[in-house]
Amino acid sequence: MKLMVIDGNSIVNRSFYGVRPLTTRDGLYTNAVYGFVTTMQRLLDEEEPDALCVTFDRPEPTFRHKEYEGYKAQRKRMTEELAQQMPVLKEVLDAMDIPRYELAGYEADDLLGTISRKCEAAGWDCIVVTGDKDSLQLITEHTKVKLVSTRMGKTTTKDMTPESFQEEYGFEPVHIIDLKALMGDASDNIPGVKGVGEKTAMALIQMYRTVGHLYDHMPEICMAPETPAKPGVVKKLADGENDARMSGHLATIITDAPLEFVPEDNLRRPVKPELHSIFLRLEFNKLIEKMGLTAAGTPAAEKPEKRDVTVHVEQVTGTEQAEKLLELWRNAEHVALLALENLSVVMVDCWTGPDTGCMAELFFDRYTGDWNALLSALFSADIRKVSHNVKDLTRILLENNLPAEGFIFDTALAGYLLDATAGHYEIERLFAAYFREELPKPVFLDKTAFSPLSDRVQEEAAMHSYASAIDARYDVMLPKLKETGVEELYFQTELPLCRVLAEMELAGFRVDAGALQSYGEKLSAAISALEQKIYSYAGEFNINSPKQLGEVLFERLGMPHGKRTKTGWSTNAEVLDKLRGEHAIVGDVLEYRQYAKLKSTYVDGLTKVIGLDARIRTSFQMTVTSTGRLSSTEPNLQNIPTRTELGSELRRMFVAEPGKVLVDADYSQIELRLLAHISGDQAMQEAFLSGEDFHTVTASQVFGVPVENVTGEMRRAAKAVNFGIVYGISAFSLSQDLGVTTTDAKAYMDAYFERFPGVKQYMEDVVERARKNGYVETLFRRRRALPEIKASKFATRSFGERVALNMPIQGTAADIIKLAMVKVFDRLKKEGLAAKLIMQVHDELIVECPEEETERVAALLEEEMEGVMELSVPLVAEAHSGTNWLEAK
DNA sequence: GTTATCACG
DNA sequence: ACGTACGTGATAACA
Repeated sequence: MKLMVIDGNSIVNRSFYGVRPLTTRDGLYTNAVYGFVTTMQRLLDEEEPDALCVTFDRPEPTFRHKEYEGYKAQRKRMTEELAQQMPVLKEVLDAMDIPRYELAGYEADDLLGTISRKCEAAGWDCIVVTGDKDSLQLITEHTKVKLVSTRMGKTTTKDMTPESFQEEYGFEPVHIIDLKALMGDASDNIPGVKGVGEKTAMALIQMYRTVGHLYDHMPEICMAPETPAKPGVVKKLADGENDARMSGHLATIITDAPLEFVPEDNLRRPVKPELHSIFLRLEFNKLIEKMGLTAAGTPAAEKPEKRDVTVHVEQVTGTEQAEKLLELWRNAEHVALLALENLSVVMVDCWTGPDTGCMAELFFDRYTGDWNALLSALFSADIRKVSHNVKDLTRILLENNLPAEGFIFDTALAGYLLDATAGHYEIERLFAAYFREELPKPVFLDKTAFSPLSDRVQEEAAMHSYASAIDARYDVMLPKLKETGVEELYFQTELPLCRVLAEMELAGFRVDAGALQSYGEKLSAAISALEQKIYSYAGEFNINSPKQLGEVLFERLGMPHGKRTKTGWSTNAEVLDKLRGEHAIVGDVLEYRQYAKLKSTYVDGLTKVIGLDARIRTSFQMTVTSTGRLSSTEPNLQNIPTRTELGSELRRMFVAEPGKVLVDADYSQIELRLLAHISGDQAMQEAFLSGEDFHTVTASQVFGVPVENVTGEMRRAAKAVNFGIVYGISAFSLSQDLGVTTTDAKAYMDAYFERFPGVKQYMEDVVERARKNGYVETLFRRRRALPEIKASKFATRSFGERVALNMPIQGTAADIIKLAMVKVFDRLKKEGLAAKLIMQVHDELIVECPEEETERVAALLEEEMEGVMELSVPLVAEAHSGTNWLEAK
């Protein structure tokens, strides 16, 4: 067994002076901590010790001060920039679960000495990491010293063993003490013998070994023919005998400090989840990535067992070879697969025995047979494939008229289900996160052999091959999905959804480009007119610049400013709306803003991405949101305007193909229905069962009036509270939303909770549970880690509480519609309909179908959407049809 | 690359 | 007293 002990003070000092100054945005110095951590990581990679600990000086004067006044007394005090990093470093080490040792009256190197001896006594090897040459005296057969030096951000290390020491110094390590006794050490305030420097001291020690021996034999020494002690030196030695003996004492590292130390206590352990938030605070983003840290905590280190694996690598060039491989793959339990460069490179790896694997590299331009036939066979259902980002691969396959069957696992998707807040799920990162080590760069790929390919491709291919050959991610993630309870969600919903989404993306949404263009022209005209009008009030400026607009409104025109932003006065719609009465310019700016938004984001943005077939194809992101929802990008088709009449005109441009119609089905109040179900609140469930408008019923309950006497104002208030509850309400925000005082808002909430006590109870319970578990989950057990809920900062903790309230509801709704999509997709196929699912907007699905299928599709949509699960209130979906999106909604 | 704004559920 | 809904993505300005 091997233990590494780090001289904390020495390494942190070297890091501080060796790494360029780094600070966080709010001015906290971090370079020493950063340097320390990166150095430590490097050493760990290099040495792979079984155990690790760090020692620190205690600032108290040591007993040795008394013996030698001034010893280290004038050692430079730590500068403030370094001193402020010490507590941070200790916090980091604690979060990494690395023991640290300090002992009043002892310095770091005394602890190094003690620890190294205790290791030896326990039969362990010890590696001492320091930048301080004093520690070289600790070298033995079982203790080596790693000397670290950092220059210009580059860290170099030198291993010192008895052999290498002997070679460099010409005497045994223990005599470092004697060397220092003679030559002294300015940085440690060891005086040594005046007038004796490094050269002389080295020569003397090489010859006489110890100070004691030197002085015992002074007369002979002086006479010896080869002596380095020239007459002058003899005098100096004689004068300095006391100094020398004292210095020797000072230079001797204590090896029996009263430290309780058992090597086993320092065995390496997984880092704690806190490390992620600490690194975030320190802005160590690269390290977070490298170490695979996530908010949910780094999964327990599961180093794949190191075993000898024989991997057979082959490039597939001919049909005979391909046939053999296909047979191999069909018989394998599964293969791991990565496709690159638009299917021109495919890596397929599988096990052929317990310790043997086969990695096949398929290159389009190296295959002499029918490439498409090969891919068709590979992507058939009879070869079970584990891959990464199955949805994207499926889309590419379908685009090329190839089958896309037999995907049994998607590592990116699994990563997302295991931690939806991680943000990224690249192969490298997952590898780091699940094995806490970097993906090794494989050596078997000859770069020149793949010259037509980019470096990135080679790298990815190589990495994938390596990762999949050890078959690591699948093996580790599958049991974790089971542990987390999301196995069913994963296999019944998420994985099948890949195919559904791929086909939706591929289908696209037809757009009436002509109508869009003339709509854009109208907007342009309106924009120019408003621009002129605005300039006539205030002169020319860039209306799109919040900064310039703020200057115009609040300085030049002297209007009262509302809220501030980080950079100036806010000019958002909420603020401007209140200023409408102040000046005619305000209304014009608001109108300008609205038009400009529609023009730039929608008309121009969408026009750019209309395909040759008049269709727009979005990408659905499956691994982005923290709640389980999908998102839509390039373009985002989930935020096409609807709330204003002018904006909703855009939906008229989203059309069905000639002869076809759009059937649009959406869930009615799905989130509030889920709230009623999950909270179990009787009154709220009855409100839904009554069949009346839900907001009106709640208003009637809260205000204590019959349904028919509910005013518009009352309904509006009740609606705001209803939504507020789902979002994790606060009286302040509700008051903002409703434009009433916080007192009134509070009164609404109290009345609400009195009428719906189950909701109140739920809100308390879910937060409590989140605190206890550190996560929240949906009805389908989709999980979101919630470290924020334990934060000491009020704002962070409050956020955590709101998320705890919202995620189970928003997330369950997401689970439900995803499952509905899979069912709708299967039904449409099974019933042989030409209808195609083309869009999802969180609680809404859009199908495009031939006119004659309209009724069947509408019924099918409602049936499947409502039938996803049974709630204690009806789950209602309503379908409408039309030739464009506006009409169908 | 970050910030402010605004579009959606 | 704290600072204020939850979840997204695109654009333009500005550093």
